[in-house]
Amino acid sequence: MATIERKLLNIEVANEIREMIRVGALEKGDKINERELSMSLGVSRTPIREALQRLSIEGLIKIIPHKGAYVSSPRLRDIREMFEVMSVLEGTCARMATEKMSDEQFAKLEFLHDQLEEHYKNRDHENYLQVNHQYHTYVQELTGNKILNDIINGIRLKILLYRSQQLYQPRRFDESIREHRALLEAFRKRNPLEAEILMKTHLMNQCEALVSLYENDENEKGDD
Amino acid sequence: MATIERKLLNIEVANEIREMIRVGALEKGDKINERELSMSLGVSRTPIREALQRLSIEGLIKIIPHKGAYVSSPRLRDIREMFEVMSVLEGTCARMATEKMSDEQFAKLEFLHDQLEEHYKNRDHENYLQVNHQYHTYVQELTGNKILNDIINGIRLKILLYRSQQLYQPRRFDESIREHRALLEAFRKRNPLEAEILMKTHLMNQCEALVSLYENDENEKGDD
DNA sequence: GCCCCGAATATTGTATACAATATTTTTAAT
DNA sequence: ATTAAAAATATTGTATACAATATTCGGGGC
Repeated sequence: MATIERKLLNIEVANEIREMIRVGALEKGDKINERELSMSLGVSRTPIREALQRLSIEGLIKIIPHKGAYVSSPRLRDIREMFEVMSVLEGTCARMATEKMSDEQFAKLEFLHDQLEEHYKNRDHENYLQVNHQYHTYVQELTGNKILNDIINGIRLKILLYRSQQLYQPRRFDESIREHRALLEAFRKRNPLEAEILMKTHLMNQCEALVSLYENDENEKGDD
Repeated sequence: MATIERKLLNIEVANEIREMIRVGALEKGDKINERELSMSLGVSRTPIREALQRLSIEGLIKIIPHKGAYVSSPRLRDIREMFEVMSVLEGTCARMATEKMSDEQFAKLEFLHDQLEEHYKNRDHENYLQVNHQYHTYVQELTGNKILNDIINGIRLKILLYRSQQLYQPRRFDESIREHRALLEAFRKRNPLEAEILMKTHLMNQCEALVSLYENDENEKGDD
């Protein structure tokens, strides 16, 4: 864990727990045992407890007094609610970014979009998602509103943690690139309202796709 | 601190620190000394450190590794950014609430509004603010989106902590009740878009009023 | 008086010990 | 065999001790 910038153990532990949730080593509803984690990470319980306090405010875990910490267990409804908020916030980002977009900034978006198109053409879903993420965060940055960025990034982290890799859905892939094409045109035209509506729709469509995966998951569990 | 439901010390300490920020015992930029706080609250440093971790994720304080915890120091820009996000989110609440509002729910809003009018007539600013708060949180509840509520409540807490009592500004008082009247009519007509726009404007006007207080504060400090 | 350096002190970060609470196991009664 | 109660054990919450880092203080040089 030694790097040029030495991070506090409690921060490292928080990152480690996040990663365990992300890769599925910890699943929804799992209990986090301080003693076991202390032994497996090779640190005392103190930084672990501090990390858990942080993660509980972030919403990734829930601490029940005297009983311990549990990985949060979002219901479908929570996912929908998160996306509902995200669609509004990212729609706002698209509008604000459009209102103040320079030619250089548009060129950067167009460049990112071209990468999306390339990955789409090659059916390279994984890299598409990566550039998609860069695209969205770049639009966020263009707003210049740090509070807005922090809130969106916080919600996005929660959503991603419960589905680290979005399974490949061919139909959603096709829709996504179409939505991005329309969005790029709204940016090109510097039409804020259109950009906002298209971005909102893009997010809500993404929500429906993700929710359908969860519904399939829950059906599969029922069969076990 | 003994109540029917015994809260953990770290939760109590976090509440205590929030209150100290709220009443001005801790001011922007102040350093929080663990040892001193430990002695004044009569608890060990452990729950204090855990409380500080929570408060740092909430954004109320900032922890600098190896140097300690400091009360966050929002600049005017931060306040503006918070209100910008709040206006979008509360505007969304107004729209969503309008889209699904029952007659009973409207009657409750009208009742709260009548109280606002009463306090306005009596120039009772303090109670006006209290009912104003109830009005806004009721609109939030009507959305049925818990995530949205949590985010708004978190931002609101941060805003309120840095100005626990909004100083009486006669002009803003007059504007506020006018904005509320218009908002009530939009709710009555069940016009979601109008409700959204009016709520957004209401919040941005509140932002301008609050910012002007801060600017006056900073000017006064300059004279000292 | 100012600056620099080293020592002393204070504070923060982590480990360990103890106390409080919950859970599991064992024992006793029916 | 089942159930309830008691005992043992495990885990969480807090206090205390120790280690690491930062800050302050004192002394010397210019």
